[in-house]
Amino acid sequence: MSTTKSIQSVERAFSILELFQQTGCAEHSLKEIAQALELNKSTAFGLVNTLTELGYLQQNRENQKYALGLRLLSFSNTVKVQNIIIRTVHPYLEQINRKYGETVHCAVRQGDGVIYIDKVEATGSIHISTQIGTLNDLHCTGVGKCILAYMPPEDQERVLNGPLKTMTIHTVTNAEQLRREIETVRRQGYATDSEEIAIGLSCLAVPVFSGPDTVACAISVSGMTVRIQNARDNGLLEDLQRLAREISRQIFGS
Amino acid sequence: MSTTKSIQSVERAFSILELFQQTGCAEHSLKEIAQALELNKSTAFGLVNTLTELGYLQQNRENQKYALGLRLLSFSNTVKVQNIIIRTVHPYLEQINRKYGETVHCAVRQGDGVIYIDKVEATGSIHISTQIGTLNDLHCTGVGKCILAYMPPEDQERVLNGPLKTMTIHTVTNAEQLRREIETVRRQGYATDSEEIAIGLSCLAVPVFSGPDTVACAISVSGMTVRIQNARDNGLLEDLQRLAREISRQIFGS
DNA sequence: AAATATTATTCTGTATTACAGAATAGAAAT
DNA sequence: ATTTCTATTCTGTAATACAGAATAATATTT
Repeated sequence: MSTTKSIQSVERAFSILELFQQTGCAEHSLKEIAQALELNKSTAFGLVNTLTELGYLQQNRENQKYALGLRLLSFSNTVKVQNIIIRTVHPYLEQINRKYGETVHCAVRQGDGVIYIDKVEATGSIHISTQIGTLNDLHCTGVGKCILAYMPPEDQERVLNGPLKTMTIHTVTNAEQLRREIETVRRQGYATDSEEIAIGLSCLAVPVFSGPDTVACAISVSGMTVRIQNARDNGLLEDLQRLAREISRQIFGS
Repeated sequence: MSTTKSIQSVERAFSILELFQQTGCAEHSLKEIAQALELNKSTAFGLVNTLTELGYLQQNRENQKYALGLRLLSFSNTVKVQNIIIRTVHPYLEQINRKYGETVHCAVRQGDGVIYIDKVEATGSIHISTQIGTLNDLHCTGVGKCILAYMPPEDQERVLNGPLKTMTIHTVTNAEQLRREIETVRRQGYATDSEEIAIGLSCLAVPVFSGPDTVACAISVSGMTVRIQNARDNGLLEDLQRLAREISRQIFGS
């Protein structure tokens, strides 16, 4: 929307921080940072130095490399406290997790993707490595389909006609097929992900409405395909739908 | 240390984000932001706009006000995954929490303060509202005293002679008295906080060493004074000290 | 142990950019 | 309908962030 020019040094500062997420590597030398972002070494130094002084990066005395600073932790704390959706939804996620023992997520729309904003992980040994706060695709996740199904038509079309990344052989990458599936989601009031993001992994998701045809967030339960099927046999869908109505009422009072 | 000049717009951008933590208010108008940081409105707009486009702020369509963006959540996730101390210490915190039912913290030094980097909260109803990632004082917390006790002498003196904020009537605000207490901490191998930060609240903390006389982090258990006393009667101190040695060995191999 | 390579950090002039102030648009209140 | 807010956009300029060169500090090789 806003056509105003972004402030270069701020963009660059954050892209340095984001670099640590992308690479998964905990430490980077100044040189690596400069190369990865195609910055002049001294330019990179200025940014890195500023971030270090602010506590958002820290330098390892041993090898001089930089790592993410612990002060970044403060933000997630504040975000969680201040975000009414996270505050309200969390106990419900725990409730579902207690009953079915699977991983439960809450996600919201961010641009043309979803961000998982909260989770309660399965007690079992199998890990689903979702990253809270990172952007995920709409077309191959249960929560994504819930959100996509109620997006404004023009946004929806842009996503449908945009690139639909193939994650597994079950990923729906055809616009027409996805359009039909989204209609089904609207009709049924829930979305599924049947091994579309990873083989063996399925998920069941419901939208939480803030008003007619407007989705505030989506809640999903994911786990091994057979276990999700079991959970559905034991009333998971009904529980999720009841929950979604309850949350809706609690936050948006309708 | 570094005398290099920080990049102004990066500093300002972060001070905008930090504003939301200080005030505790979830939403701020552009005007409020500009006033709070004494920035020209259009300067503030440029920064706010950049942060919004990056997803670190979000604008409420209704009232045009700004709030922290959910993308900030992604950092704490990465920090936790990448930080070896948090990864290693967390299960031990849970272990202590299970045994004694009190709130357990892990903190590290940051400049002349401490940052709580992880916690497991008491199961009971009483909340100790520690903010993960935020800077706290050294002189009035158990973890702080553990860290202060093993700081390089010049740093220690700077803190001792600096302002020592009064939190309760029990807070040690006299440099000489604090110096003596710190000696005791070194001799005994643990630190206490007896209602020095809040009336009714006590804490027991131990340092985790990364080498001789070098503290990597500190671990504390806090709760209502009588309950902490009970826990000590049941072996809390010994458990903490064993834990600290164990963690030390596991991370720093000695 | 000396020499070389590599990397972080400082210095400096300048082109660029972020800034402040004024102007505009848009909403809310009167 | 008028006024009073506040958020945005526009624009010239002063200030800043930038790039490149120089230096310091470390590691590596000979």
